[in-house]
Amino acid sequence: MTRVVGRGGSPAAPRSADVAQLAGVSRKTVSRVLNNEPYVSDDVRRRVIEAAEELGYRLNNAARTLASGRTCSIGVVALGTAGYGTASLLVAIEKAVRGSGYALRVVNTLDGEPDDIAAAVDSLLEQGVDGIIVSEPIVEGEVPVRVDVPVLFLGAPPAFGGSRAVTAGVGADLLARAATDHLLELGHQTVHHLAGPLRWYAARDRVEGWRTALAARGRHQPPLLEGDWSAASGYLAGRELAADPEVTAVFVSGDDMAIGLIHALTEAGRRVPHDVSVIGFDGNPVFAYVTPPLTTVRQPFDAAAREGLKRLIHAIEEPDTEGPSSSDLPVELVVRASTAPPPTSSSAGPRASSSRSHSSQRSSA
Amino acid sequence: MTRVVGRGGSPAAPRSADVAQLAGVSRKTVSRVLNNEPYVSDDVRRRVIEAAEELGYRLNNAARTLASGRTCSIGVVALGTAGYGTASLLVAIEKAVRGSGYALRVVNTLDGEPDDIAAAVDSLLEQGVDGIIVSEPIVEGEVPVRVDVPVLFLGAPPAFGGSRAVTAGVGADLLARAATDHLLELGHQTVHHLAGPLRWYAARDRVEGWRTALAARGRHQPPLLEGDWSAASGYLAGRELAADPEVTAVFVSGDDMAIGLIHALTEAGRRVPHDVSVIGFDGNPVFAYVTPPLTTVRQPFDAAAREGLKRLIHAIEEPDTEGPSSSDLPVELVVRASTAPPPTSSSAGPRASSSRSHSSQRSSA
DNA sequence: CTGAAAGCGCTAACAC
DNA sequence: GTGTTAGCGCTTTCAG
Repeated sequence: MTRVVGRGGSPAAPRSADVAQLAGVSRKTVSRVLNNEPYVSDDVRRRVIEAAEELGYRLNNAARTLASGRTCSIGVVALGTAGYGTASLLVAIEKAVRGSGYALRVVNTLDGEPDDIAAAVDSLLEQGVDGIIVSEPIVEGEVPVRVDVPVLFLGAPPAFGGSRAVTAGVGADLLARAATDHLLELGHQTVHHLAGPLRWYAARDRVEGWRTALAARGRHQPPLLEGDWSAASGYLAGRELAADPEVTAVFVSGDDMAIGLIHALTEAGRRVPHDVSVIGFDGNPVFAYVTPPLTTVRQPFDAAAREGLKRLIHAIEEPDTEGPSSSDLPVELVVRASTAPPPTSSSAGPRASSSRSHSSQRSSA
Repeated sequence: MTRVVGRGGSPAAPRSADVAQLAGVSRKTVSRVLNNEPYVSDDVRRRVIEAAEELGYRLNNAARTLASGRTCSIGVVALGTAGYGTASLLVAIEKAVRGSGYALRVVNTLDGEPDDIAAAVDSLLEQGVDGIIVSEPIVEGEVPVRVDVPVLFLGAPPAFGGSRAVTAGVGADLLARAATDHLLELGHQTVHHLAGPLRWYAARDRVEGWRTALAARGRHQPPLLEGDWSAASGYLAGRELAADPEVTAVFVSGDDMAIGLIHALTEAGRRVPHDVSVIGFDGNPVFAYVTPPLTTVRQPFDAAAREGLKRLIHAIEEPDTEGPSSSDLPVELVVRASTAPPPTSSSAGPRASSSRSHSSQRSSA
C-alpha cells in the first residue's frame, strides 16, 4: 500500500476513511465508534478500534469541531501571577477538568484590566471554547465583549454577570470569618485586617467576612489596611501596625503578606504571638516551618474548582434546566504558633509557647 | 464590575461570507484582510475591517485550522504542582507565548509517569497543536508516543526519540555552581547538598553543578540527600544533617526545602548562619522576610521561557534551517542572611550579623 | 444496526 | 489586486 509522505518525511496522518477501509466499514460507522454512540455491534466496534490502533489514528479535532459545532474545550482566563493562591486554583481547575471530556485553554491576563480581560475572552472565543472560566475576577467596569457561551466566575459573588453566568468560590467570607473568630475566641478585643488589593473580589470577600465576625460580637472595627499580596507590602503594613500599641491581633489576607508583616513586627520588637497574634490566609504548607509557624486558613481550591466546573458544564450541556445546588465548602483552620491569647495588660501574662506544632489543625463544616 | 455582556437568544454567528457581502467583496478578500496578506488595497482593507466590526464577526478557528493545516497553537505539558518554581515557569511560558500569534493549550500531568506524559501529549495532539512544550520533564523510560510536531523540552536534555526535539533551560547547573561557589568562597571546606527528587532533570542538573563546583576546587564530596521539594522533606533532611557536626554549609535545591531544613537545624540548636550556612534555590521573594532571610539563587524563568519558545517557533516555522544559537542566561545570586563564613574551630569566630538585608543581590553573566 | 450524501467555515490554488 | 473553484476531515441528516 502506497502511503503519501507528508512534509518532513512523516507519512500523512491517517484519516477516518483509512480506518473505515481497513475495518471494512463506512466512515460513519467509524465515527459512531469513536463517539461511543450506541447501535454498533460489538464485533464491528472491536474491528474499528483495532484498525484505528494499527494505523495510529488520531481524531482531527478541528474537523470534528467544524462539523459538530462543539469544541469540547473550556477556556480559562487567569491572572498572570505565580502566587500560591492563584497558582493553586489554576492547578485545581486543571485537575477538575481532567476526565470531564473537555480540554483546557488558558489565557493569562496580566493586570486584570477590563480591556485585558476582554481581549483574553475574545481570543478564547476565537479559538473556540464551549465555556469560559474567569478565575479570581477583579472588580472593574464592564468587560466590553459579547459572549455567547456560559461563563463561570470563580471567586466572585453570586448574582453577577450576564445571562449565562454561573458562579462558585472558595467561600472566602466564611473562611475570613473563621479566621477572625479564632482570634476573638483567643480573647482579643478586636482584630485588625490587612486586605489584598480591593480591586479583587477575593480581597473584598475576606474583608466582608472579617467585618461580619467583628459585628457579630459588637466589636470595634479598626481601619482597614490594603496590601498587594506581596510579602513586601505586608512588611510595610507591619511597620505601621507595630507603632500602634493597641494592636494585638491581625488577620492578614494572604500568607505571604502575613510573613512580611510578622517580620516587621518582630523587627520593631513586638513578639509574635506573645505581643501580637497574626493569622494568614491560603494554607501554603511551607509556612509551617518558619518561625513562628504561621496559623492560617486553608482555601479549598479543589472543592471550589470541582463545584464550579460542575455548574459550568451543566450550563453548557443543559442550558435550560436549573443548575446543581451549591454545597458548603470545608473551612479548615490550621492552627500553628503565630496566634495566642492577648498579653495581659499587666504585661505579666502567660507566655505562649512558640511551639513546634507544625500543623495541628482543626476543621469544621 | 467585571461584567461580560452577553446575548441570550444568540442569532447565528456571522461568517466570512456575511462580512464579504456587507463589504461588497469576495470571501477570499476577506480572508486576505484577516490574515494580513498583502495585495489588498487600503480602501478594501478598511471596508472589510469595518464590516467585520459592525457584524461582530469572529474568525472560526476550527475552520481555519481544517483548511490550512496549521492550528496556531502550542501545547504545554506541565507538572501538576503549585510550587513556586513550576508555577512561575508556567506563567513565564504564558507570557512568552502572548503576542507570538500562538494560543496556549495546557495539560497537567500529575505525577509525570511516562504513560501520563504520553496521554497528555496525545490529548494535545488530538486537540491540534503546532508544537509542544514539556515543562520540567522527569527522567524515566521512553515516552510511548509518536509525535510529528516539534517538541521543546524546557529544562532537560532531549528524551523523546523524536527527531524534532529542541531544548532550553534555566541553566540550572550554572546556577547550582554559583550557589556552591558562594559557600566555598565564604570559606567553607565543603558543601552538603539536599537535592530534589532525582527523577527530575531539574534536580539532576543542580546536583551536577554542585559536583562541578566541588570538583573544581578539589573538595571532598559529601553524600547526597534527596527530598521531594516540600518543606517537610527539607525538615527531615535537616534533622539528619543537624546530627553531623562536620556540616557547616548546605546547598538546598529549592527554597521550600531550605526553609524546612533551617527549621530542623534551628530546632536542634544549630544556628543559621552562625553554625551552618544554608542557600536555597528559586528566588521566591517571600523568603526575604523570614528569619533568617534566605540566601538563594534566582531562576531566570522569563528568559528561559522566551528562549525556548523562540527555538520552538523556529522549529515549527522553518524546520529545515538551523535554530537560533543559545544565549547565556543570567545567574543571579541573591545574598541575604542565611549564609556566612564558617564558625572558627575555636568557636570564638566572628559572629555573622543576622542582618536585615532583604535583598542585597549581585548578579553576573 | 449500517451506509450515502451533504455540508460545517475557511483557505489554497489558480484564474482573471 | 481580486474572484473562482475545490476541498480540509469530520458529523449530520436521512435512507436502507
